[in-house]
This record gives sequence, C-alpha cells and structure tokens, in this order.
Amino acid sequence: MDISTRETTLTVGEAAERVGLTTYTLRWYEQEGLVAPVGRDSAGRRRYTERDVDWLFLLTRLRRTGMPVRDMRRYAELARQGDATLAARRALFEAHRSRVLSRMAELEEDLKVLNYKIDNYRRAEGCR
Amino acid sequence: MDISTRETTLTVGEAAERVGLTTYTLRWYEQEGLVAPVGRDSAGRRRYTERDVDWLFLLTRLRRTGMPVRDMRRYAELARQGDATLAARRALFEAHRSRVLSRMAELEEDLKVLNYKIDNYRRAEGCR
DNA sequence: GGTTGACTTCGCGTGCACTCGAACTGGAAG
DNA sequence: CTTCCAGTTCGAGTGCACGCGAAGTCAACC
Repeated sequence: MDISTRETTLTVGEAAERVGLTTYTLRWYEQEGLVAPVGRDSAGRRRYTERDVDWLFLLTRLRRTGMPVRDMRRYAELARQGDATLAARRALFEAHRSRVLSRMAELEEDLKVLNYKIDNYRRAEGCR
Repeated sequence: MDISTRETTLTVGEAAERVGLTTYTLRWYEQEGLVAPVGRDSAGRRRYTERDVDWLFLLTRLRRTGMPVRDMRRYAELARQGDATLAARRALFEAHRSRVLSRMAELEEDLKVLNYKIDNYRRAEGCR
C-alpha cells in the first residue's frame, strides 16, 4: 500500500465506526485473513485506505447475508490471487446469491405464519 | 395431557423428524422451557401429540426468523399462562414481525450489492 | 430369552463469531 | 515533562445453540 500518496487514511477506530464493526473485530478479520494486511504508519498503527474500507463494507454485507467467515476467507484468498480468479469469485457470489434468495423465500413463508398467528390473537382478544 | 384418548402420539425420534430438529434438540427445548413437559408412556418415554408437534413447528419458524431462544422461552411462558396473556403474545409477535420485515429489507439491499458485484465480475471477465 | 434398537438422564464438548483484559507503546495536548 | 488517549499484540473468555458420549432401561422381535 502506498501511504505516501496522501490519501485520507483512517485509524482502526475510525474505520470501525465507518463500517459498523468494532476495533476488535477489524483486527480479528485481518488476523483471520478476511482482510489483507493493512498498511501501517511510522508508529506501527493501522491506516485504512478507502479501498480497505470498501472491502470491509463488502464483507459486512456478505456477513449480514449469512455467509460464514470461512467462506469469506475463501473469497478473500481468491481476490488476492488477482484476475485469474474472477470467474471463481463470480461463481461464489452467484452461489451465495441463490442461498440468499432461498433465505428470503423462507422468510416470506415464515412471515405468513407470523401474520396468521397475529390474526388469531386479534380474533381471540376480540372474544373476551 | 390426556394420553388415554388414543390420539396418534409420536416418539422423540418421530417428532424430531417431523419438525426437522434432532432428538437432542427436542429434549433440550423441553429442558429450557420452550416446550411444556411432554406426556410420557408407561415406560417413561416422551409421547408427542399433534398439538405438541404444532407447537414445535411454530418454534422452528420463530427460530428460523432469528428469534433468540431466550425470547422463545418468554413466549412459551406467556402461552402457559393462558388467555390473560393473549395481548402480550400478540405484541410479542408484532414486535418480532417488524424485526423480520427489517431483516427482509436489509436482505433486499444486500442482494443489490451481490447483483452489482456479479455484474462487475461479468464485465471484468468479458475484458480478458 | 437373548438381542436389538430406541429411548432415558446427566453433564461435558463443540463451532462460530466475536470480545475482552493485560501489558505495553507512541504521539499529541497542556 | 507529564498526562492521556488511542493504538499495539497475545491469549483467554463469552454467548449462543446445540451435539454427543456414557451408562442405563425397556418394549419388541426372532
């Protein structure tokens, strides 16, 4: 990472706030290989670039859609290998998207159950 | 529970298969108070009635929509207290439904990110 | 009537994703 | 120069939701 190009870089704390994770988690993600080693300043402190933050943001979306950390690591490894893995990464995303769609369909079904129960409770309350 | 009324009752194994949980989990749910103590046969083995299975099914839906076991227990306690808690139970479901709806909205957003990435990969693959 | 297999309780173990405490360091403000 | 804060590494701890092995029991079948 070329820190000398005077980009705005963020500290762990700032980056954590930006992406909605804790500093603990940010360091842990790096340790787990979900994030390539982040650049450091002269004092050895992490400096997150905009690219780093974008990457972290993407990770939060993958995480939120239920992708296990294991798979996120696999994806990060592919990304680090460059353009040769573009197809593999796309395949990974497509497979994940299909899981997300299934999940959404499940939720729709579950929502029906909730609505049904709520209606029942409403009716039962009416009869008191 | 009136077992003498010759309903079809199920063993743990059968009930587990029906609702898609393991026998371990079924016993654990009972121990955790998510399920009222299940009727037993003369040999001390659990016999699940249709009502029990329905209740378990509902629990699986709550669980699948992300309700913590803690909240499911709270709900089970309310249900055991009878009609006086109907309104409370409805409120609980309505609060949960609103969380589920938020979750679904999140997933929609996350899906957009996935689609965006997939499109990008497609384009990048095209340029090779 | 012995074997089989599913049940019982009990309590410990597991996997996941963080979360935190301890001990330390370095830069900036008063 | 001291104080203070935010950072550092390391390893241990937490919370949740189960999962499982052990040791024993019992009904059913051959």
